[in-house]
Amino acid sequence: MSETPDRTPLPRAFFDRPVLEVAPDLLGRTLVRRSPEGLMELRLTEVEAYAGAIDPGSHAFRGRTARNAVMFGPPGHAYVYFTYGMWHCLNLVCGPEGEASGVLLRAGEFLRGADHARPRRRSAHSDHELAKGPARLATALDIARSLNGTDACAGPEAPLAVLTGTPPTPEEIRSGPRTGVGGEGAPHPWRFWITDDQTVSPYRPHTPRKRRLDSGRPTA
DNA sequence: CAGTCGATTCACT
DNA sequence: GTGAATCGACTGA
Repeated sequence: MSETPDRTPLPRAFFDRPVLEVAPDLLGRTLVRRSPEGLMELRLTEVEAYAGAIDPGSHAFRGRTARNAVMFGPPGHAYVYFTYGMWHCLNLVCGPEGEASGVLLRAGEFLRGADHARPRRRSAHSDHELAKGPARLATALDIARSLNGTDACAGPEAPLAVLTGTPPTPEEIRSGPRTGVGGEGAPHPWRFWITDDQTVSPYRPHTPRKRRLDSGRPTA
């Protein structure tokens, strides 16, 4: 019954595959975050695939920009973006260089270093909520834009790395529509999670931004 | 160059 | 369940 996680780092070749293959294969892997304050390790429980230029839900859909440039680079690197004026989200670039695919890391279970995360996640009601959601995950692991472009295949001592861990059986993997993704990209069941895991975030459909109230015409 | 809104989260009713 | 927070990338003129 001993479940010793495999601490072998995933090689770049792991990420140099079709994103729909890589995404579910990341479940159960160990994300290592080495920050100045210490070491944190997370068992990945929920991810989403973004399929580059062919995917209307992807930041790369309309081509390369300053923000998404890392996605067009080699696999195995971190794509960190800033959103809603407050949050960061972490992706790992997949597929061959130039394809601009990536996997959004949406949730995980702390295996180590939760003490470092709790002060940054004061609103969490329990440790299961420390990294329950992509922006929460990034906040908990102290991940910001300074890590954009970081090579996650540079070795287990690097700021970011992914270890082999203990993947779930295929029967334990579920898939469904991506959270918060609307338009043409909405129907794709490209969100993957480990069934019955307490750290998986709730599904939420895309919510179009509420327009600021403006009658458009002053009363005559 | 101004308008729009986002791969979200939190507090509050 | 609803709405606010908050800023910068992207869009279209």
